[in-house]
Amino acid sequence: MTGIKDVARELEMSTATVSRALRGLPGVSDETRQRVQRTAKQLGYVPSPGAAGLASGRTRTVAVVVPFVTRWFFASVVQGAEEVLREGGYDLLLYNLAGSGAARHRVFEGGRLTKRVDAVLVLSLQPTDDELTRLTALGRPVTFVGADVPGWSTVRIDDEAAACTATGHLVELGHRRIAYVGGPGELDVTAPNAREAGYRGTLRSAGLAHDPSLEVDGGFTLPGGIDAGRRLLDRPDRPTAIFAASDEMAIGVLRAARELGLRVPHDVSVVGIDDHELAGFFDLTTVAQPVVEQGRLAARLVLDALAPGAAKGGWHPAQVILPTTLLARGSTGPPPTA
Amino acid sequence: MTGIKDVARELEMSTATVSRALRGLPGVSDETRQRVQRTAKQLGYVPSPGAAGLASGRTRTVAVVVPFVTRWFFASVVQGAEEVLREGGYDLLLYNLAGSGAARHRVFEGGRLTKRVDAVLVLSLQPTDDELTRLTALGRPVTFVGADVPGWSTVRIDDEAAACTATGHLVELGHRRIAYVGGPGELDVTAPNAREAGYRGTLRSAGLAHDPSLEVDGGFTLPGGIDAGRRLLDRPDRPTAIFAASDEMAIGVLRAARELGLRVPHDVSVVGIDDHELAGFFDLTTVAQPVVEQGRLAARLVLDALAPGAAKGGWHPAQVILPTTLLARGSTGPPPTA
DNA sequence: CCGGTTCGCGGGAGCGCTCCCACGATGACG
DNA sequence: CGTCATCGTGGGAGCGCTCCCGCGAACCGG
Repeated sequence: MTGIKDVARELEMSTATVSRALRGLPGVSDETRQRVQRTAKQLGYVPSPGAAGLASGRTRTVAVVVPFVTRWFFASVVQGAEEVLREGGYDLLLYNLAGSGAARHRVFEGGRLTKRVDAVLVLSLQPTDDELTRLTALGRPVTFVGADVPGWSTVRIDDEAAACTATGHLVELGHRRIAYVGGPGELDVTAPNAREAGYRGTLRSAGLAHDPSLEVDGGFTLPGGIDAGRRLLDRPDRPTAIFAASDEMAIGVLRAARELGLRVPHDVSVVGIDDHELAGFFDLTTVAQPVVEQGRLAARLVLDALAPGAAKGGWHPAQVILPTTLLARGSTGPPPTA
Repeated sequence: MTGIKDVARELEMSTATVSRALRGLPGVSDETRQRVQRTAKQLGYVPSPGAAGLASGRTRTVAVVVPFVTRWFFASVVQGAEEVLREGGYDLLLYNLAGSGAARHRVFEGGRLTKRVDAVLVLSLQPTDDELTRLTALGRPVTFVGADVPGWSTVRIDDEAAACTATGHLVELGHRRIAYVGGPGELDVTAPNAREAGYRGTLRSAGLAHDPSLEVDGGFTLPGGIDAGRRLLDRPDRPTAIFAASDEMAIGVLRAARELGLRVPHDVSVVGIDDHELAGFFDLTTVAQPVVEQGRLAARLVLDALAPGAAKGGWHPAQVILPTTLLARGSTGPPPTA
């Protein structure tokens, strides 16, 4: 296995120069640099990230902690992050929390990340105090996606505002009995609370009564949405509109409506959040959020923080809030004129 | 940052013993081992994988190369692999090929993986000769998922057989004009060819005419499936049944059928492959394959190959072919009795 | 009682880089 | 013409581990 030393010997120069030349550092004449690059390629030299990491303290690797890789939303964020990280010469270490319940604990605990990565991306998790302590102890840039963590770098949408947009859309259409499908979901993810708050706030400011029985748990999954939809729609005083806190649940609600022979939007309107890849397919009205872009941005944020000079150059955590847009499709309309 | 040396000094023993004790190697008395473990934890010692890798040549990291993380199938395989790898103490380095077209080339080229990972998992890609050469040059265990690569470890289903099952199901129901929605898809993925072969073979052995105009490209995506469905169903001599080589495309076909006012399965039957998480939702008949399990198995395979003693202990590549099952749901039935 | 194992442990040489410091050569400047 | 930056380069000490080898003590059988 040819190393930097072999290249140096071949060229009769020091390993220091070879290292500098190969990494594009200043202090090397153009001619030398080119000779080094040529010989390195010729000898089939491949740098050893492990050794470089040992010596420099930088691993050129970023950890991405994700609740459920299999969910479209998270997978898309990961895709965006991977894109930017690889572009920037960083590797992406994936930590999936689904499956074993202890996984979440294990990732943050015991400093498993400590000497392994230069930065961490945490997706949609509301970190516990303990986790924040450990992340602080890491002493490395951390960016949260889809969570509001004061004092830390975050990339997200305004979940409450998005919920307001969705609910407001229904209010404007004339609905007065609007149900909410949300729920905590499995891991402690951030969005639910904010979206619920947006829903309630909008009802209040519209002067509509808040009926707790119209708030049901959909577990943020499609089957959960079906269940929730059935419960809400299979009752005499059923709502005329349903706001589901995620498109997956909204699609479930659509399904439930169809099962019960209700026409959408004639009998019941449904709106979601996300603009899931299938939302258009189901003609679902939704509040779209940029997904891949959040991953890209978050990656860019940690890359900036990692850039030479960021530490001294007065780098500080950034809060990026991306805009959302109402996509009014066919699943919403005025309430039935009973 | 406390290292192994600090632990050794604290206990007044050699770093060698500490290392052995911490890694569970033999040659350490139980008492010593316990003392070491206690002190290590107490000092907050965290091992440095980089240093360990440098010294041992093993990085305890596995690369997973995936065409599109955002696709349910691949995300699920990744999930399965992650589970097993983490369990085995390995990290998972994710390489997503979607997005930039050069990504695929870049991963295998230039030995980027060479000193970075102990093993590689390649999902659903049909490797080129060049890629195989490079993977061989790696000198590390490689396992392919969803591809048939003679001489290498593979975990997959029998795609041709699965296609036969699907097509055969339609034949048995009495269909005689059966269309196929497939196509190469974006990256050079394995499954398409085998599934097409299964479709054709079944037609042939059933003595049915092979009509090339009934084979259309669905690009292995949902929109592609809609398109394909429209083209097939919006013609006078439309088929009475459609076999789509993936559930995503099959769902698209269902959509196209509904658009055209055709009832499923009364007017047209549709069958897919995968048992996608939404297949049940759409009441789609499909040939189910274990997805997460393929990821788990592949991970287990490389872990076995990596296990101490595997190299000398006569380890050799394994071909695992997992069974598929026909899930006859509501999207298939006898042909219309025109 | 003695030679040979076995067991537990220590010493220390790397692994392949990075980075600090030093050094000579060159050019600018008063 | 001497002084002092500046530039390109070399030397070499680590980074934090692993692993080979060696050593003494305990043990065991004849």
